[in-house]
Amino acid sequence: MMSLESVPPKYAQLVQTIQRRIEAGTYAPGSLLPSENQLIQEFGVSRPTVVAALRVLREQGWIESQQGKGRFVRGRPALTSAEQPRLGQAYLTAPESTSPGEVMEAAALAAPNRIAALLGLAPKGKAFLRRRLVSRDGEPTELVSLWVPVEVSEGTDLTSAEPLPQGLRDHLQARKGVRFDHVVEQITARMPTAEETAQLGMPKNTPLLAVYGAVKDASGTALAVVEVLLPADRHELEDAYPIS
Amino acid sequence: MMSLESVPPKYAQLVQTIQRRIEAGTYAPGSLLPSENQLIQEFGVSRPTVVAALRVLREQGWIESQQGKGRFVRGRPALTSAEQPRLGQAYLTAPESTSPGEVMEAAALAAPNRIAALLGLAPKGKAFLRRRLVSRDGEPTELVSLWVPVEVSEGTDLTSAEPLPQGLRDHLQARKGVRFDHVVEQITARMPTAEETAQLGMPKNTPLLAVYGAVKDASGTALAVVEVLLPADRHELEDAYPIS
DNA sequence: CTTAGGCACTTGACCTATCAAGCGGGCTCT
DNA sequence: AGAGCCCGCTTGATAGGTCAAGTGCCTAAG
Repeated sequence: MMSLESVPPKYAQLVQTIQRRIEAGTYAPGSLLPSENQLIQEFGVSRPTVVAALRVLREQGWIESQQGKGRFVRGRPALTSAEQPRLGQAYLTAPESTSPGEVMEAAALAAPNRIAALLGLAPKGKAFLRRRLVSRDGEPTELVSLWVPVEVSEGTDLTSAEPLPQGLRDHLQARKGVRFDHVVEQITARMPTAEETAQLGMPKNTPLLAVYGAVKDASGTALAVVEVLLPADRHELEDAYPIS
Repeated sequence: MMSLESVPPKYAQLVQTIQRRIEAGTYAPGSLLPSENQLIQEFGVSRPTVVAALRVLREQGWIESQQGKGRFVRGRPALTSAEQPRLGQAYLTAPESTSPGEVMEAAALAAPNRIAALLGLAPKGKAFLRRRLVSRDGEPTELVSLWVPVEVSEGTDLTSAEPLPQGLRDHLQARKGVRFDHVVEQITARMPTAEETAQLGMPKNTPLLAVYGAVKDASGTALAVVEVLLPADRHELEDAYPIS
C-alpha cells in the first residue's frame, strides 16, 4: 500500500521545526543554535540534510553563521522586502468582491496622456476603462481605475457591472494567456477635479494621492495600468524595507 | 610560496562562468542548459558542486529547472526587488555633498506630532532638526529634513552648516555605534505652508508630496526620521518590483 | 605571570555514492 | 499500424565521508 500524500523532503521539515522553535523561544534570538553534529544526532539525519536546512534558514534571515563559532539565532525575519503587498499589487490579485464598491464606468475611450504613455499606446489611443468607487465603513474612500488596451480587454468579463469574483491577475492570465511579471509604480499628488471631489466626498483644498501601477510582462510590454486615487487627508502609503 | 589572494570557491566560479555565457548568448534564453553530467565533464568538478552552482542560479532567477527534462535559460534577472534605492534610503547613505543645497536650520526644538510619534518621543518632545534645501539645476526643488532624538545627536557633526562629507548612515554608525536595520516609509500629500511655498518657489494650488522615512534598529527603536518634501508638479516617486 | 603552541570544536567546501521521480523515445507485442 | 511498456536520461533528495579554515580554551614553556 503506497501513501498517496507526498511528504515534504526531510530538510524542509527540519526548516519548519527550527522555525517553530525560534518562534516559541526554545531557540532565543542571540543565542547559539545547536551545532550541526547535535542536530544530526537529535533528528537522525545526515549532515548534508542538516546543512541544507540551515542554508535555507540563513538565506531567509532566520539565523546567521560564523565559521569557527557556530550559528546564531536572529529571530523571525520581519521584512523580506515589503511587509504588506504594495498597493498596485493588492488591487491586481485580490478579487473585487473583497472590497465593497460600485462600478462607476466600464467602457472603451481615449486614454489620458499618462495612461497612454504607461500602456505604450499612441496619444489619444483607445483603452478600456473600468472604474470603481471603493468604500470602507460605508463611506466612499478610493477611486480605483483599471486601464487595459482594447485588444487585451476582448473576451474578458471587464464590462460586467458586477464585481469580478476572481482577481484581475488570475482573470487575465486565464482568459488571455498573458503572464504578469513585474509592476512599475508611480506615486504623485494633485488637486482633485470637481467630479472627483464630489464622488469621494472630499473636503475643500485637500490633495489627492495618485498611485499608478503599470503591469508588465517579462518582455516589458504593458498589460494594464491600475490607477488608485486616495484623498490625502484620509490615506497614507506605508512601506517597510530592510537597509541594504 | 603560498598564494595570498584567496580564490573564490569552485561553485561560485561556475556561477560566474554560466552567467557570462548567458549574457554572451552562448546559452540563449529559452534553450536547454547542458545537463549536470555534461557540466561535470566540461569543468571537471563533482555533482554537488555543479548542483550548488545551479541552485544559486535558479534562486537568482537566471534559470529554471524541470525534473526529468532539464534546466532552461531564462536570462539575466531584471528586477531583484527594487531597481533603484528608495528615496528614504538614498538620503541616508549618500553624503550631503553629492546634492547641492543649503542648510536652512540646525537646532534642537519641539518635534511636530508626526515626527514625535515616529521617533517614539512624548508629544512636544525635543528633537534635533537639520533641514536642507536641495537644489537641482540651480533651482530649489526639495526640502530634506533630518530629525534625530537629542541624545543621538550629541557628539555628531549635525550642527555644522557645511554639508556632511559622509553619509548620515556611516556618520551615525561611526560616532554613535548604532546599527541601522530597516526603514518604515510613509507617503502622504498635503498643501504647503506659506513658508514652504516661498522656499521651494512653488506655483499656487500645488500640493506637496511628503515622504517620511523612520530609520530603526533591529529592536525597532527609531534612530532618525528623514522627511522629504517634494512639490508634486515637479516630482514623482517611481519604483519597480516583481510580482510575487 | 605571561605568552605561545596545541587541541577540540565549529562551519565551509568538496567528493563519491545511492535511490526516487519525472520525461521521452524506441521497441515489442498485438 | 497502433498501443503500451520499458529503458535511458534528466533532476531531486539523502547518505557517508575528507580536508581546510576560523575560534576559543587550556596547557606548558619561558
